[in-house]
Amino acid sequence: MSTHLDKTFDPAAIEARWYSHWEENGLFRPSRPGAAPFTIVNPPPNVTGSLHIGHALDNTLQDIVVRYERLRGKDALWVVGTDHAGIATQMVVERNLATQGVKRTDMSREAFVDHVWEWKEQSGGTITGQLRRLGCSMDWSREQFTMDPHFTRAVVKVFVDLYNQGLIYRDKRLVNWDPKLKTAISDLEVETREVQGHFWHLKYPLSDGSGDVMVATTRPETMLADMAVAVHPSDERYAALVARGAKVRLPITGREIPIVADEHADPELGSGAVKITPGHDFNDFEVGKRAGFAPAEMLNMLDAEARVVQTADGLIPDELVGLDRFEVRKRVVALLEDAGLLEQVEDRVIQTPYGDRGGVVIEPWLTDQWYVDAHKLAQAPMQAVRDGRIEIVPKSWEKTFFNWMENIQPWCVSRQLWWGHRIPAWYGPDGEVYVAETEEEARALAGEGVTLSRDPDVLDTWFSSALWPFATLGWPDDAPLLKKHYPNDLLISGFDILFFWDARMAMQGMHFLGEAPWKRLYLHGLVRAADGAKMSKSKGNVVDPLGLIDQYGADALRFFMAAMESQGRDVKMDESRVEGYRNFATKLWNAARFCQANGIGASDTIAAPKATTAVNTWIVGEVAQTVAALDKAMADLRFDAAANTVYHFVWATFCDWYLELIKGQIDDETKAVAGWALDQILVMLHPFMPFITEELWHALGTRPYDLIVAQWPQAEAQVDAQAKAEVEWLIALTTSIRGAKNELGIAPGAKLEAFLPEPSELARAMIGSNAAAIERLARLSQIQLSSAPAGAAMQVTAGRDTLIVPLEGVIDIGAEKARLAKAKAASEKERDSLAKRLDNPAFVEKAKPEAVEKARADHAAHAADVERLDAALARLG
RNA sequence: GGGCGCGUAGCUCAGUGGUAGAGCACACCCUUCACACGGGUGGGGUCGCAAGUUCAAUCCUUGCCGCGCCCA
Repeated sequence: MSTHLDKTFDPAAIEARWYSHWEENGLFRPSRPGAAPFTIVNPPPNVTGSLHIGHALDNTLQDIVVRYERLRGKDALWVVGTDHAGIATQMVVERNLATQGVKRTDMSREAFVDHVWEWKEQSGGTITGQLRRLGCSMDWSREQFTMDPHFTRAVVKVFVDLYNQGLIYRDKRLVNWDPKLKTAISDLEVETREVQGHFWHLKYPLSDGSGDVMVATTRPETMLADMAVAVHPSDERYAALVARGAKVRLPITGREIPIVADEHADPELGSGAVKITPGHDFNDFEVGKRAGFAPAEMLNMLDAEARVVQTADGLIPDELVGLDRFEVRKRVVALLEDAGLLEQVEDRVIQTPYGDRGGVVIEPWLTDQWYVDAHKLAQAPMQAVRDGRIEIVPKSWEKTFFNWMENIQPWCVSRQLWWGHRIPAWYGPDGEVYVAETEEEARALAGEGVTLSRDPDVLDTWFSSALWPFATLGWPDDAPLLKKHYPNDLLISGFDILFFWDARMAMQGMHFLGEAPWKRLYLHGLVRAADGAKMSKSKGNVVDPLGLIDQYGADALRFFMAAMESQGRDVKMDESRVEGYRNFATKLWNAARFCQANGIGASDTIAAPKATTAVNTWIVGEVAQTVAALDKAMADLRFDAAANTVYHFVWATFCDWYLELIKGQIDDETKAVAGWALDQILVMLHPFMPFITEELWHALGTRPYDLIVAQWPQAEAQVDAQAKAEVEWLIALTTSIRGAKNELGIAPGAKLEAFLPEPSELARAMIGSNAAAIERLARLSQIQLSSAPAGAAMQVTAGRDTLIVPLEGVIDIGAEKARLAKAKAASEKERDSLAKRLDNPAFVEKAKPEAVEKARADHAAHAADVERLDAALARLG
């Protein structure tokens, strides 16, 4: 039963229909118990997010691979789900509440978390709906969420196990504190920006009044918590001061602090002396520890919102307490200036840390937090990459991966948030910590009668998403799904989350499952705006993928993403290309219409039908070559090569030549072959353009199954060299005649007669059996195998044959002469260049024999062309 | 400062140690019975610059220039 096809392809009309058909019929994961598994997990997008162009790229690539493997008969599982995205989601909900004049802290923790769940219920389906519009064939029946109960169980188990193994610990040290969000964040969540700032040179008086020490700082306000001045041990300018134990009397606070020798001080920088604030600077923290200050003794002068608090020694003047960090900076500078202690102020570009979520300057702050011993966990993944158990594609990312893993720092995983996985740790009244999967177990650990309070903090979101490749499959239970689909086959992610997510999955996967989470890790780049700039809401240059789908169709957008995805390069947005691929879809659509109108329909065989004519035999071979090239590209994860291979075959081979060649002579054999070839096209193109191909698949006939679960073509069909040569001869002849006509100003439609006095065997074969095609395409009414009559004529070539087309009275002989002279000059140039190379003894001796052979053959061919053209010119007089 | 990547036709990008490719754009022609979201033909590149290796370099090596990203 074939369906009527409209003249123009309308993507919107078919997309929704096919998607729900696939989903409702369980075709994203057909039951294939005996089949080899193929597994991908999607990078879970933020549950309350919406689809951006980066998601479109990432998910298109995954869908292409999954659909490909499904067509190849695998038990393909694409795990899908969303991430609770702690900070991001909490921020959104807080912002929503703020519009109603409500603050999070106005309500209980439970009430707030209820609000977040409500928000999740309400907006959590946005992005999953958008992934459906893109055509992604995920297993929605098993949709996951990182806060699902079974996921939480996995998170808790991992935390407890790592704690018991000594790989998670609590520590008091400086963290990156976000004063806006009032939480610690990990070092990865800090981005360094260059901002215009100042370098203040301060005069610190010596306690004994014998002089001053000059120090310089970009953060003068921290002098309120200075605990030392450091100089380099080998700096002779200060050797005497250090030796006699000289001290400094700090301005403003009057605190007396030591001068210590420490390698950290750079003698070349400023005066060589540097102020040390162990409680508010990462370098100073280390210097402070070396100078003998325990973290607990280190002075703190800021609260969670980065306002001044009194230090433990009570020396900060009351007027400064409570001021914001930037306000107190001004006040401190003013006070120092008034006291004549501000020596100099330089302008300087300062590397300043900002929180990637909150967007405010990060404050190094001394707190108790939970840390993962990332260094230990990083060893197994590094080994796996080294010995190839994990293959990183493209390979160039390996270096970055190793560089980060080798220098990995303890990972701060506690967050002072309300939304997330609560840390499974309980404290007794004395501060003793009990880590356990449940409160009952903690109580058991603590013993009778101990009052416990649970740690209020939650875990970093990435701590849970690190478990995605196995917790989604049922871990820690011994689930059959886990057995079959872990390790996953492939992970596709943007390189921007290599450290955040990929590396951490590798660490947790190897630690808890003993095997790498995936065999291959494919990293793609960013989608950039047309001018190459990074897309961002603030710049207003964001391209909405759904808008592109509305305009050009999901298939066109997907094809664009695939065609532009070459390894190791960002994708620059180019709407004209998306449009081009929409046109491509229409081209295929119309080719199918043509077939339908000519009795060409669904093939009833998977193997190529019997072909006897050159044209049919040829197209079978072309299909086989295309499948082979496509398989190779997919094996290499060369999405661009894969897309271009199909594109070229469909448009340039099938539409431009095959369909043109069969027009007017569509017999039963041709119907069978054409129908088969079109079917192969639909299957090969399906991973890239699922909607239009499924539509056409059904429009062309009654099918035993949907295209999404059809069978991938076998590349075993033979390429018949004779047929290929014959058809290529015909193509060459046609092109040659069209070009000559165009240059001589002869109407393209004019039918001419040609003479071929000395036909090659190929020519004989083609002319004998393809007169209709020759007449139709080359527009030659006849080819006489005899000498041409004398007179004006144009001369064209096909392979080794030279045809003479008499044009007495029709053409300008001068123009034909010019055309031939131009061709001759080109051939001469090539001939001479090759002759020169062949005359070089070094080339003949040292070059590869094939290269020499090819040069000889080419030289002979060009020399023959020159002779032929000479003869033609002579004939014209 | 360290690392990575990029610089090929007007634009967006492939590519190869042995005569440079695609899409779009451009020019000319074509309302040929699938398709003007089409068909045909064509113009256009010292493959960033310089040196080296090689019989041969756009491709390998080094340096330089320009652009981008990551890390410190």
